[in-house]
Amino acid sequence: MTADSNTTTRHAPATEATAAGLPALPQMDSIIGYKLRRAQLLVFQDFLQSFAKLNLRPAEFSVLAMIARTPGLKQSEIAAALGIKRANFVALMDALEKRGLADRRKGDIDRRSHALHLTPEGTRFVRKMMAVWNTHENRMIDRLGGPAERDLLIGLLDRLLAPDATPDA
Amino acid sequence: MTADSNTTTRHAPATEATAAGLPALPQMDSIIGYKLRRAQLLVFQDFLQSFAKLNLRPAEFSVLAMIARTPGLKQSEIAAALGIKRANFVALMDALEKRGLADRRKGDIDRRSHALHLTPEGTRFVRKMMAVWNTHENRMIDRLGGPAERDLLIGLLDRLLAPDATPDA
DNA sequence: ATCTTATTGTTCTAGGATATAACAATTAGC
DNA sequence: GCTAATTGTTATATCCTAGAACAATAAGAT
Repeated sequence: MTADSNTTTRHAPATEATAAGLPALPQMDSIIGYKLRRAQLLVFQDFLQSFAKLNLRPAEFSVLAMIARTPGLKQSEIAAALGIKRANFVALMDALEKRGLADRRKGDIDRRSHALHLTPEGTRFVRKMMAVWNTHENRMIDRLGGPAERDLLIGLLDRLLAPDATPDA
Repeated sequence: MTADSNTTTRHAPATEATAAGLPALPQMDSIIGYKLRRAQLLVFQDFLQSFAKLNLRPAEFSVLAMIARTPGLKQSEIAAALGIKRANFVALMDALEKRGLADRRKGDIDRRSHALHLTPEGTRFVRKMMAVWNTHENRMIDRLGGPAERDLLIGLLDRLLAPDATPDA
């Protein structure tokens, strides 16, 4: 079950040079970046389906979750924490504000910054959002095998991200 | 701030309600999809830098690698194997053909399909490509801690992808 | 204080990746 | 032979990401 049962066809002799003298071609299935991309797309796909009713995308989810957890942060702080360029954050925040879920409040000390907060409706929304997210996340954890495997995966991904982690945002 | 098992699963009150009565907000850092996305972006970033000289993007790499490993496959087969819609595959293949790295040959049995092959120059290119890729992949493996951790990670990602894996393509 | 530099939010723009619909050529089923 | 399905293709729309530039504001140096 967990061996070499790959989808990727199986013509070629595998080990031998396929084209003229090509050494050891890697199987796409064993490439870190490729697997990461496929897995991420799958998880996001599940996320999008789960949140179709609430009409919420991953980026919006992450922003709401951050504001709920730490209200009052500046736009640039949240953007940086999430790895989103502040230029791209604007439209995102505009949408959340237009939906009445969050709002920007002019900073009193630094009047060019905007402190982000949930509206009362936003708070109610986040409650529903978290319920949906829980079933989504649990589905992913189930696929992995359980919480232990989840922790293991997170740990491995953290290693990848550790060194220079945030490429600035 | 190292290990620490997170509480993202079902139960777990974790912290106090942040906003008005919000239960257990998850830390973005413990969310599978979020971590996957960040890690994938980091790996792709490294990939793009590594391949800046060769002017090659991940998707093109994967196509060349597949053609090199299994020449003669149809366009739609390679596209499906890589999770690329055949509509989006056209421009990709156009570019590779324009660069003289691969070509389409009309199938003799089924004349609407195109069998994909590397050109001689494509074969030479793939050789250089694999050299670059090796140092890139080794850098990622080093970050993870070693080949054992790489295998572990791949295994965990395979679990995620296992069930319905290919969302069709 | 003033002059210069940096930060914050913003707009505009451009590239890439992904998704769907439709179409011509070809093949397969009946 | 007629109808339905497949293959490659074009066209299109959306989202995500990235970079440059700008006004308002703040911070630092003189």
